[in-house]
Amino acid sequence: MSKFSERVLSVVSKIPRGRTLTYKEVARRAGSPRAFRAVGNILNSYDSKKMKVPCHRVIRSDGQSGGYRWGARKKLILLKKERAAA
DNA sequence: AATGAGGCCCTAA
DNA sequence: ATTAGGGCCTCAT
Repeated sequence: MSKFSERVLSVVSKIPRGRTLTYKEVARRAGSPRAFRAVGNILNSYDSKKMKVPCHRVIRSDGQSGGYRWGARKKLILLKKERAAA
């Protein structure tokens, strides 16, 4: 658990419902604007294993939902639902 | 505008 | 300690 990972998890946890941030944004807030790659990796491992973080609210800068540990489809559904509920 | 190839940052083995 | 992988991003064609 590096400082960066903590930061990333913290930032992602602070993402309000119905709001989505890009990996780039998260990485930037985490302190490493070029670590967007690591962000995905961290969310993939840590979130699914121990920490409960709305990693599905993190999407690509292209507007695509990107991938998802539990299935990219699920991510899209979650995002749509949250967006509607927001 | 869309597609292809390259590179940086992190974690896990 | 090094190698490989990844939910990516950006530049070039």
